[in-house]
Amino acid sequence: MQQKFWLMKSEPSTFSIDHLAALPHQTEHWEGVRNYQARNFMRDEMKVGDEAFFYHSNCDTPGIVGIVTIVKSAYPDHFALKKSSPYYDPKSTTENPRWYMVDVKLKQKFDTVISLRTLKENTALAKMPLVQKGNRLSILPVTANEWRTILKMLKK
DNA sequence: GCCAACGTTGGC
DNA sequence: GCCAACGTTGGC
Repeated sequence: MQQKFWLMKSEPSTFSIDHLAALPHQTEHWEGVRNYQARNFMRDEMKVGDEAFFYHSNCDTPGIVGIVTIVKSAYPDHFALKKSSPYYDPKSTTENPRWYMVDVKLKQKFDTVISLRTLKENTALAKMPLVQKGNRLSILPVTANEWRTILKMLKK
């Protein structure tokens, strides 16, 4: 099975890489994806062993802060069934779950953020939807080339 | 806090 | 099935 690469966004005020790092097994379910395209990526294409950049959005310095490994492939997001959850969706049912989540485990937390600004300056990454205007998808595929390019930016 | 871009909803 | 209205995302 070919390993794939991803980018997963989270608002650090809700769930940051430090939250993940503080957990006993540094493993957590990635709940709350409520966008069909993002869900489809998770449900249909994400496999155990895939790796993803952890991205902080909607914060002072938006950017990539580390790497997680997918340790469990998609299963129903039960937060959608829980009325008290901010992720509750009355249209999702146990028999017919509308939303899915995966489990991620922290692989590496970067010493510094690779900021969105820096990513935008790298012409090799110009095709990434992330750096393009108006992109709002919270789960994005990353090509192997883009993955390598971004990792190289760490060493500078 | 502002607002552009986008996705979803619902009336018709 | 169209599309206006609305809600959300997320950079700045």
